[in-house]
Amino acid sequence: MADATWTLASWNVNSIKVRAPQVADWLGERRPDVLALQELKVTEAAFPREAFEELGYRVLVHGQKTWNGVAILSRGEAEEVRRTLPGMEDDPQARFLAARVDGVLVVDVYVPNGQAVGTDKYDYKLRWLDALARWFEEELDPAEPIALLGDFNIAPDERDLWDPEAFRGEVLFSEPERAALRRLIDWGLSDVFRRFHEDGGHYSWWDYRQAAFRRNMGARIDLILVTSPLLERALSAEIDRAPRKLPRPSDHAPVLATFRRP
DNA sequence: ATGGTCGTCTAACGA
Repeated sequence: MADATWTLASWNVNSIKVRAPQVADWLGERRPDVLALQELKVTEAAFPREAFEELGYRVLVHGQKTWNGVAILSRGEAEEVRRTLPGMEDDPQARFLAARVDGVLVVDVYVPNGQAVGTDKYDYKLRWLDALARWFEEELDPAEPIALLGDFNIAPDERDLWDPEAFRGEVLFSEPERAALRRLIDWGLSDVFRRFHEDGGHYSWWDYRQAAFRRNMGARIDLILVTSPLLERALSAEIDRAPRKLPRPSDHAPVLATFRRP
């Protein structure tokens, strides 16, 4: 059936082995055209692809054992574009997957968490973000329909954190990370959620500890960034908190954006 | 109170 709308979604599932039934249920309910997954924590061979293929989704996986891992599920045909960032081909961490779906370049990212400012992991996060921005600047065109989505592990501004003063200068909200995100925005990407919602208090991640979800102590770090050909077609954006309320949830909620069909 | 909770594997470590 030729739907008039086209929906992109992103979800950090924190283990696809644990979360596959929840993801399959959610796909059956919401039927996004594309779902970008992060934190699979499985190899490509161990990815439970049948659960999603039965629902009519094609499956592209860039996985690894134990950590990281990203996948793109799509109702339409997906042509893999690349699975490593230029300049980071030797990086063993599976955090990147780009594919063309329905004429849109879909770039799924699991940006390094960074642990804490000043650590080796933080330096790796900044290097990884620099390589990502450089790829966009040197090889891509903001006049093309491109969606960069996933877990950025960066809160764009004060509205995106439950306690911005506690996080100022810390990982998720330090100035170099925010500058790296602004560099992508300045290249020609827009945060679709902010096209439709201007107020704070909308989060996509809540720590498992301290009853953080119940108290809405969270951060909006899962983003859908799009170039202007897609932004002009945007109809709505949403964070779906329902799966976060289920037993054994991921610590992240899925985020969605709907467009007139490209 | 410098913790708490998950998921990886079954001891710490990453988030």
